[in-house]
Amino acid sequence: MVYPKNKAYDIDTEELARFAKAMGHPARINILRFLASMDSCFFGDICQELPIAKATVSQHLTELKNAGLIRGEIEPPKVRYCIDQENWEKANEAFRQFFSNIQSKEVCCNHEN
Amino acid sequence: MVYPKNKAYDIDTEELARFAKAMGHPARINILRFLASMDSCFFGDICQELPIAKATVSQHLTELKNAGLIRGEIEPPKVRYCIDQENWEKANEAFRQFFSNIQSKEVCCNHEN
DNA sequence: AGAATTATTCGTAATTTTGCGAACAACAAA
DNA sequence: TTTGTTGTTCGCAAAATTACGAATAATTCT
Repeated sequence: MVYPKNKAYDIDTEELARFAKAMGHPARINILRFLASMDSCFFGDICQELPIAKATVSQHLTELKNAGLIRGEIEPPKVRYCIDQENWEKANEAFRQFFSNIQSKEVCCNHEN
Repeated sequence: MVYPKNKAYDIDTEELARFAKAMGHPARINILRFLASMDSCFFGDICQELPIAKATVSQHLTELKNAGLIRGEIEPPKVRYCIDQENWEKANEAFRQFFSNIQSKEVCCNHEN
C-alpha cells in the first residue's frame, strides 16, 4: 500500500477501500460467490472452480482472509473455508451506505467561478 | 490484468471486479464520495480534498473514468468531473446483488465425505 | 504577444500484484 | 515406516500500481 509519507485517510474510507480491493479480482469474486452459496467447503472444491493454479488460489484465499471476508480452519488433511459472516455484513453495510450517499445536491465551485 | 493464458471469467464477474478494483484505494473512495455529495466540480476542487500530488490525482481520475464510475468534460481552462449516474447505478446494483446472494444453504463437500 | 491558470502527460522509481511449478509440511492410510 | 493426499510456502518473473516533479498543452487574461 504505497501511501504518501506522513499522510492518511479516514478509517472507514480505508476499510471500504480494503473490502473493495479484496473484491477487485474476478477470481476472488468467484471464490466469494462460491462460498456465499453454501455453508462451507474445502480448498480443493474452490480450486476446482477456478481456472488458475492451486498456488495462486491459495494466495487469493490469503488476501480474502486478510481483508476479513473469509475464514479458514484446518480439518486434517483438508482446510475448510467459509464466509466470515460478521465482516461480510460489515462490508455489505459499508457498500450500501457508500452508494446511498448520492443525491445530486449542488454544483461545487467554491472559489468564485 | 495478468490473467492466465486462454482462460477467462464470466462477464458480470469481471464487471463487478472492475468496479471493486476501481474502488480499491482510499483516494478513489474519497473522490467518489466527494463527487457523490454534489452535482459536479472541477479537478482543482478534488485535488484540494486529497493529500497527494495533482499528477497522482489525475491518474486516479483516469482509473475511475476507465471503470466508468465518473465522467469528465473540458470547460476551459478547467475540467469538470461528475459521477456517471448510469454506471453508478449499475455498480450499486451489482454490489447489492452480490451481497444478497448469501444464504447459508448447505455444506459443499461434493466428493464422498 | 506575453504571462498566468489549469490539468494532463512524461519519465522515473519503488512496491505490489498475479501467476506458476517445485518443494515442503502435516496428517492419514496402507 | 512408507506412501498418498492436501494445501501452503518458496523462488522466481512479468506486469500493474502508486507516487512525484517536471514538462507540456490548452485556454484565458493583460
